[in-house]
Amino acid sequence: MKTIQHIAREISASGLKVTPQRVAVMQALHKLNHPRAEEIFNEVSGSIPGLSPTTVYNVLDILAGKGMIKKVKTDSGVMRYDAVSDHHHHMYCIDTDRVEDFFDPELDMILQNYFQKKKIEGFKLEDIKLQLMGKFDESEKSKSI
Amino acid sequence: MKTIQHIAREISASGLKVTPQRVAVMQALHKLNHPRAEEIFNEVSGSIPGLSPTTVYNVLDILAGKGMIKKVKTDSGVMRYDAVSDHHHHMYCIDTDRVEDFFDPELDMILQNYFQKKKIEGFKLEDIKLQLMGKFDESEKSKSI
DNA sequence: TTCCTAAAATGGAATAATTACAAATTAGAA
DNA sequence: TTCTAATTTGTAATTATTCCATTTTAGGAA
Repeated sequence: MKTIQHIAREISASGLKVTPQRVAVMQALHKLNHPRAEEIFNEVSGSIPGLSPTTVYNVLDILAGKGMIKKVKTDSGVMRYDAVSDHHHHMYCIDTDRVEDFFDPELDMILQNYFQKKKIEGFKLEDIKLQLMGKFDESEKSKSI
Repeated sequence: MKTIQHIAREISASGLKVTPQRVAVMQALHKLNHPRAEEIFNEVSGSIPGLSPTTVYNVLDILAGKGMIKKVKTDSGVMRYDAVSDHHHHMYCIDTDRVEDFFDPELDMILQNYFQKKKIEGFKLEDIKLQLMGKFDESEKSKSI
């Protein structure tokens, strides 16, 4: 888990002012699993009384704009957020709204090689995201949020 | 372009009643490029006076549920729809909301082989969707919607 | 340390997409 | 032709999110 100091340094390094709201949102993002804005608001409200939902949306937008966090789209249409900024993909549960990160450098390499050879006409590819759709094992249920 | 008769047969084959609204929505989906519900409503309103937006949402949900069409999620958060039900992926423009289909059976085969060998612990993979993020060539601009 | 100002947070209202639901209509089987 | 479950309609409600004017604050300069 990242320390408050580490988070503060990250925010500062992105040219942003370090505010309690931003630090707390980052902490909540690390603690929760792909939370929606509302969940972050609930989590952060505890430590920051008087927090406005608008602020949460603002902070999330700004952090995402700086590449510090990622927006994750789900089929339900609600935006979810991800503190992990390293390149990765997502596993989506077909039945629930559970989302998990999926890291696979080997696969990334395969895809990179593939698209290096096979250019797409009229399109400059910059990033590939995989959406792995499926079902998590029942025994894994307890891990879901 | 599919005929009305063909569309009617498709709908019927899915165990649904053939209504003018459903046929018209399917036609609009074939005509438009990844439209949002509102665009479909505008298109279909012409041929079906008194059409309700609710009906468009209903029809889209039901057709998607039967696998006749697909829902396409965009980063803006608005749902878009796709008449093409064959397995394919999507190219997203980073700057605009343009979306295009991407077919690549060779790549699908590579991915299928890869995940046959390399199982994901605790997750039963059922489908892989690629989101290709990038930019369409300027000269291609006219094709955008 | 205090001051200053642009940046950030707040709150309440507005918006946009979508859903809920009860009533009216209709496709298509009998 | 009749009947009924399926479908459509319309209005209201909801939900996530954004807008914007005002207030507050972080952090650099004096």
